[in-house]
Amino acid sequence: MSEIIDDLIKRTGAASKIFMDREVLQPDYVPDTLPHRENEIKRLAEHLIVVARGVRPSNVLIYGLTGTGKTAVARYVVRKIVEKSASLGTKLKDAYVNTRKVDTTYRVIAEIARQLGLMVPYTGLAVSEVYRRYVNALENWGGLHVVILDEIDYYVRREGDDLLYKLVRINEELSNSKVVLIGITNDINFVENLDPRVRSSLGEVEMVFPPYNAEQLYTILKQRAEKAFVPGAISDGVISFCAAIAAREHGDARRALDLLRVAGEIAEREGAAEVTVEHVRKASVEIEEGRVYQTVSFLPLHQKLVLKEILEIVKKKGSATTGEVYLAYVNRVRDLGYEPLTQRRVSEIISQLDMMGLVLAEVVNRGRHGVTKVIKVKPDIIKNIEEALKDLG
DNA sequence: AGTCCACCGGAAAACATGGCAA
DNA sequence: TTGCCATGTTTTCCGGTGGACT
Repeated sequence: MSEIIDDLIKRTGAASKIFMDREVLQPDYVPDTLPHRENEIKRLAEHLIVVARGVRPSNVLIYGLTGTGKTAVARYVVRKIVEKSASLGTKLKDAYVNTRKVDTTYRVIAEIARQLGLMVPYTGLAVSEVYRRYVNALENWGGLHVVILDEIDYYVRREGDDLLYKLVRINEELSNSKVVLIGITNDINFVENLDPRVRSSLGEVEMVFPPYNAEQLYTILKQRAEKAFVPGAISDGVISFCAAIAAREHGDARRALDLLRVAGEIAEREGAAEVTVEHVRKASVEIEEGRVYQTVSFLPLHQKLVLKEILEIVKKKGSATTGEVYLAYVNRVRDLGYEPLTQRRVSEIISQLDMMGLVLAEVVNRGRHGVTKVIKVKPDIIKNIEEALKDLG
């Protein structure tokens, strides 16, 4: 059964005039070398290598915007050191948690414990119970646990810093084992809201990852493109065009790679022999449209209804306010025979739609006429949203 | 100078759902 | 089964806002 599929993949892959190995451009692909991050790798490795002498390294906090290689570097270095640990004669394990995907206290601690090899139920236990089990498991095992917490700014904003506080001080409870934390954050200001004790402990060692510039992005893309594309299927000019677009958007390497991959896919679909600048332009649009369509179609019913009313009003008047939207929404929902949500909730939904980038909501004070959100929609995505909203009738 | 609008947005709590342990 | 727990959504309550208007 699976042979059939494997074979199919191989044959369509082989038939491609564009791609040699598309995997190389996938977001989760970790390359063997990370260009322009040699210094960071070296520094982190030097810092962590003291585990060879059985010493616990201090915690590390890594800053940098998205797509600057923070996660890749951290995982790379930790993986290498864990691989080496056997020959170093140390007990070493690692855990990686993206606290944006795993976004509650319970799930974070459960995930850390799970990666140590502990079975933890998905729910049903108290957080403190899971924590206790984790501590016990650590003590029984008696090694050093390197825990990478990715995107912790996101987590702390949602859940506060209680868990971090516990983790930072966990070593005081441990006699037999140790824990090292590596925190990764996109937001440089986030430490300021942290409990001072957490801040000083977590930030004992700090590393900053600057964004890539166009030139560096170019080498990164070039390196991947050589593996990913059939020779001659993409020119240096096209690669540097991708790099330039991504550099304009805060030097995000992930975006640059996406762009390159989608451009390749478009070229392939069109049966072209080569990826062109035009394909890259199309890719840029397609990525954006896909994002909008996806987010809208997965929205729950009431979110969709609110969005629909916003669209109606904006099309008529150019902008809308919370009050107008709510009124229209209530009428619509009543017609459909449902119970409307409260205005408080709808206000929140509008804020969420804003955060998702579907609408632009700005809080405006109109003096005598009170405070409200003035809601607009970017004209170029209106059609897109309507398309995704079709099923509402 | 003071009023007052029309909402904002934080906090707490209710409610629903799903799961563990004993 | 019973009781406790996590999680996500929504409601209830309510203090707060800041500039147009009187």
